[in-house]
Amino acid sequence: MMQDDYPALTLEIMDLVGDKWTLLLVYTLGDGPLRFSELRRRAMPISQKMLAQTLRGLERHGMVDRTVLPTAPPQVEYALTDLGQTFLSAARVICQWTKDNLAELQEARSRFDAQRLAA
Amino acid sequence: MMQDDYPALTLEIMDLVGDKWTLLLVYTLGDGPLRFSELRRRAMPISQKMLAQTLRGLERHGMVDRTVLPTAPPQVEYALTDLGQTFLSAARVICQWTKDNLAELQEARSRFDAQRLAA
DNA sequence: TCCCATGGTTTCCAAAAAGTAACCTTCACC
DNA sequence: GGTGAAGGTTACTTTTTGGAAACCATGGGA
Repeated sequence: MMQDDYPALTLEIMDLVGDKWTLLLVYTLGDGPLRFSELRRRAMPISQKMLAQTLRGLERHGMVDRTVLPTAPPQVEYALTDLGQTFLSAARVICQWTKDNLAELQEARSRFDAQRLAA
Repeated sequence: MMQDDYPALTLEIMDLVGDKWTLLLVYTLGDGPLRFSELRRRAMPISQKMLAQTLRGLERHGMVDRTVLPTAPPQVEYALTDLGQTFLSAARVICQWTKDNLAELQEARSRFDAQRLAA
């Protein structure tokens, strides 16, 4: 594995998940396919606009499938693709790291902020 | 491992690395400690302002150590802390995933964009 | 006929992020 | 006393992002 490739890949990662909602939606869809409105309820307080926009991005990258159900009124179901599933597995590693180190992160922040305030 | 905790953790992750330069700097510092100007050269085209700002953020979260060397003029060395190192290890998993799936991501994008253009 | 739900899009606005360029401080050296 | 390097900070501007609210298309049911 060539370490040299990583810096360039970070740009791709930021394009993929470097916004406010993408990661949250991927995790939410990790529980199974959801319709637009149910997804919105679970990912609150996301706005309708940002939900639509973020889902387009995920669809565009092949991480999410969009299926229109033949109901009336038509319902739309969103589901992780296989690619989306493997991404979720990888993302869980970062999430687990964050969980394991949450206390240390918060302490570091407090220490740093306190020292800034003193100066 | 409770899946339910993940959505909340995504917020913390975005606070940590949800900007344009943090991830790139962490990877660049993965090669070893670097001084401000050398770090800037390697992470180009980052501006002086964003480099300083992003390093403050990393220092604040305890991911990076800042050491002023007793030289004239004083030089400043930045290095990943132990916490930063473990974070890098976790982040590499996402990077490897991106590398492994780069072609598929790009194809998905092309397909999606072509279809939008046709409409 | 009008209303409602679903799943959006559009418009307009405010806030946040990032880029550019100028400026600053300290010390060594000439 | 002027210059230059290192490592920043500040002020100003532009770009990007996100939120609120209004609007829209479809079709079923009262």
